[in-house]
Amino acid sequence: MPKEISHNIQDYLKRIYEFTLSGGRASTNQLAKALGISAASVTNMLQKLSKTKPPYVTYQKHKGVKLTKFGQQTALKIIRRHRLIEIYLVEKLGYTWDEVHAEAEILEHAMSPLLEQRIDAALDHPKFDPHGDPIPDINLEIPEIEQASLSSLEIGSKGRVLRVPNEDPQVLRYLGEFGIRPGVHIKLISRTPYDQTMRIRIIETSEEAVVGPNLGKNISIAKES
Amino acid sequence: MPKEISHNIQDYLKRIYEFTLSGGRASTNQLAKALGISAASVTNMLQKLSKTKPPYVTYQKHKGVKLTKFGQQTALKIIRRHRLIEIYLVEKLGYTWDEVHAEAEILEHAMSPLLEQRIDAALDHPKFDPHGDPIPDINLEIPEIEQASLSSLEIGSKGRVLRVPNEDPQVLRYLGEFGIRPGVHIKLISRTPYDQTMRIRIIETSEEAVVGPNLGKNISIAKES
DNA sequence: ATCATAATTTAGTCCAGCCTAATTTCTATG
DNA sequence: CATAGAAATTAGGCTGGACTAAATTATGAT
Repeated sequence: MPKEISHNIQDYLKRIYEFTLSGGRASTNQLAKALGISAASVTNMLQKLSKTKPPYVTYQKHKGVKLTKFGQQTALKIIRRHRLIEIYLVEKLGYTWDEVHAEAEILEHAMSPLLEQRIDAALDHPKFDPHGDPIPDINLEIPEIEQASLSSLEIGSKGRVLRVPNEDPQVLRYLGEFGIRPGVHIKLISRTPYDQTMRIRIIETSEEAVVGPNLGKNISIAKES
Repeated sequence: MPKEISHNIQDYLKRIYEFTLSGGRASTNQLAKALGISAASVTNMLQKLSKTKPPYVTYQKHKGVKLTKFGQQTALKIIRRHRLIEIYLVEKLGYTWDEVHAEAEILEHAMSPLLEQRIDAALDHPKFDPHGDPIPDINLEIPEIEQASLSSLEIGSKGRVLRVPNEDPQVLRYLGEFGIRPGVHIKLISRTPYDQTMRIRIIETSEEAVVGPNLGKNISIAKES
């Protein structure tokens, strides 16, 4: 009985999806912060989302929510659109890497199935967005990749950057300056013993960059020989 | 004090603009029909729109509304976006002429100034949309053209189609079949004396088409030698 | 285990925009 | 110029989705 899935609900589902990607549940506070609204409003909505037929989430008092299969499919539809838009803006309209997220956040809610299909075709059915995030295909299947964090790399070994944190323009610009972006190949040169700061070389440009342990944990890579 | 101009209000303003293009006022009923909502709701909103600071419309009981200068500028911004999107979809994403209107209706509300600018540039700052409607430029100035209706053409004389009614897909497809679209050149061959049905030749294709007086009145042309 | 603090939920409001029903005003025709 | 019917308005309500304040439950440090 989900009549017309509202713009708002789409945002909730997308956030919940992101927060539960690595298992676990999404908490009320987490969502409130991410959506910029009060925790009370979130509680309210979560209860509503757990009572639709079929329900979007399973809700347990004081324990947050998880997406149902149905909720997950719904979230993936939106995420697919989001990521297609991001790629499109970069490839076809000259956006820079750090400009696309906010724009896609809005456009994703205004995209018809036809437009989605046309954009997907115009991009030749891409599998990853400019952040390196996978794009669910038309059947909402997600291409899988063996991921590791930059922090887990051993000294002297190499990897290809898969994704970087994509929410904070500050961080994006910082990484951009050093050329650390999805697709580039890197090599870990050293790690300081005390605070775990890493020095890495970007292979394509031969430049070097310094990455702290927190940021390093949030940069995903595929290990390479 | 117009905080964030809502999606809904944008639609009202756009309709009012369209209905008052040739002078006069937009009536409550007219708007209700166009927006698919009740007349009471429209009255309500019109009163609201006339009380903002600055007001979007001037409202007189039982006499409908007119846009203020401010309301007009606001409407033109949206219309600019709408028409840019239409062109873009046709030129860059392979949409057909009759598919774009509904799509643009939604996307126009999700377009950032940056995206507007990028699309405008990608299209090389077009002056007319696929329907032949003029596109306000970045300063909201509208390119002017001497328009006449197809019905006003004299027998044997020629014109270039400027615009056709753009709301009804049925009509669009009908016209499309005969190749009657903005940009094509036509010549009026004959007009039946009794019911004013016109027979016209499309110069580009040498095809002939028949147009009734009602439709003829709603097809704009630029007269040509 | 206790208790302060953090997280969550409940209760009660508010606002935008829509609705229907009832009423009022306008207008065109006899 | 009276009046029926059309158009518009008023009154009262509803729903979605937000809010604040107050109450409750969880949690982590002593």
